[in-house]
This record gives sequence, C-alpha cells and structure tokens, in this order.
Amino acid sequence: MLIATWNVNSIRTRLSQIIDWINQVNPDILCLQETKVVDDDFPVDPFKKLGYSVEVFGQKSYNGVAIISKIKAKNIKKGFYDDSESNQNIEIFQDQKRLISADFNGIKFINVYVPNGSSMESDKFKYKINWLSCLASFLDELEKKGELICLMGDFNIAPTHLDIHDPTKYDGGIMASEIERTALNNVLKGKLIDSFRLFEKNTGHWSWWDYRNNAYELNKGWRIDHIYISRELTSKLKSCVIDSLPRSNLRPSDHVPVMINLDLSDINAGYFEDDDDFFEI
DNA sequence: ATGGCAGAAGCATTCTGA
Repeated sequence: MLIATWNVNSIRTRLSQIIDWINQVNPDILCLQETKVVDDDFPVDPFKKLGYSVEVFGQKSYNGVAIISKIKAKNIKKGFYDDSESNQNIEIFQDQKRLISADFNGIKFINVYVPNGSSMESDKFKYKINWLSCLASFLDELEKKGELICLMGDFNIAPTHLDIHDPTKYDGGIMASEIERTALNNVLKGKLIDSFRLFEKNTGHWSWWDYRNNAYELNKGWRIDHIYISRELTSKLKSCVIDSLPRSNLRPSDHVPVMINLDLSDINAGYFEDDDDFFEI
C-alpha cells in the first residue's frame, strides 16, 4: 500500500500537477496540506474520475488538509475533536484547519499541517508549541486504545541537524530549535518512528526548498515533511522515499511528496481484526 | 538585519508562509 503526503500550497493552483503525479505513482492514500480552499470549492471531480474518495477540511486562503484515497475511509475526524467532544482547551485550535484523520485497513492515519511558528519570539511560535501539545494529547488517547498509527504531514520541524542544508546557520532557530524538537518528541514519545530514517542515515535529503534565493537550484533544502508510524508497523515498512522531481515543475509547490510502502498483505488474512469486521484492502 | 518568492483576496496592497 502506497501512502503519500504532500504540502501542495494551494490545491487549485497545483491541481494538474497533483493529477499528473497520481497518474505516475498511483498512491493508495494521498494526504494533502495547505489546500487553501473552503470545502465547497475543493475540486473533487478530477480525483473521483480516477477512482479516489476525497475527504476535506479546509478554510479560505490559509491552511486546509485533505485525504485522497482509493480505499473507503472510516471514522473520519476533522480537527482534534469532533463537535460532540467539544473541549474548552482545544477550541481555540479549531478555527485553523490543520488536522484530519481516518481509519484505513485498521490503521489510524492522521494528516497534519503543523503551524509554521514565524519567529521564535512571536505569538505564532507559542501557538505552534501549544498546537503540538494538543497533538500529543490527541495521540495519547489513541495510544490508550491501542491504535496502530500513521502520523504524516508538514511538521515545519527539522528533527535533527542532518535535516538542514546548513545546520551551522539554522540549527537552534525556527524549525530547528530545541523547544520545537522537544515538542515533537513529546508527540512521538519513542512510539512513532520516522519512516525515512529507517532507510537513510545521511544528510542531504530535503522535502522543502524556499521559493526565494534560488534555494532549489542551489539545493538548499530542509526535511520538514515526515511520515511517522507505530513501532509495531515498522516490520511492514518496505520503503520511504522523497520524490523531489515535482519541485522542478513550472510553478511548483515549495514542498515535494514523501511516500512509504506498507506491506499489509497479512491484514488481508485477518491478522488485524476489528470489533465489528475485517478490513478490506 | 532584511529581503528575496509565491498564493489568496481583490484590484493596491496586505497578510501569510518557512
């Protein structure tokens, strides 16, 4: 099963590039961030024509997440909590559409667009850290239920110095600070594993290049888009690749897709049995 | 230290992103 994440920086501007990429790669699940469109205006038809279902959680101009899938989603949840579970502490996070989750084949897929944080002195930075704290609580609840998890998206954090083209210049700053890395590790708690690092130990692999200063041509990138999976799933993980080619498109997104291949053939045999039924591939 | 580039809103310019 091919599972991908891509911050497309506007679904409407990038639509033809996304459709082209789907036709080339044929992913089973594609999680998008920064769709920048209200749900009613999301272009669902081009995806439906290719046999995909579309689940969206968007807003005007900013943020917005979506899950495109060949498999039918179960338990679609938009934001940290459904309306029925309203919680005073997280209500301030519901106006920014940054998280959508759904179950596929007995695995909880969580698609996130973590706030950027602007500068470390800003209120937006506090918002980023608080948002990550909310995400940690959200995952704690899932952990308690024993859910298998795939947490993916644009994290706006380089996990280590290996994930920055110039760590001497940027380590310790925004997207690379100890505060952010600690907040991220508090989400992962050693239970969720960075898929990419199971295959690649070296630096020089980026998922985002700034539009400015010829960053892509100079290969001055960052690895800030990630796919984390439950430790129990790592034996099923066959690959994790960053497809940097779409960054050379005309009018590209500043991010590129990251993709894993999970071999869930044993789930077909009913290995993971749900309360109510077996999972279809 | 700042700007640079891009997208959305909306029609000049501002806000936001990372």
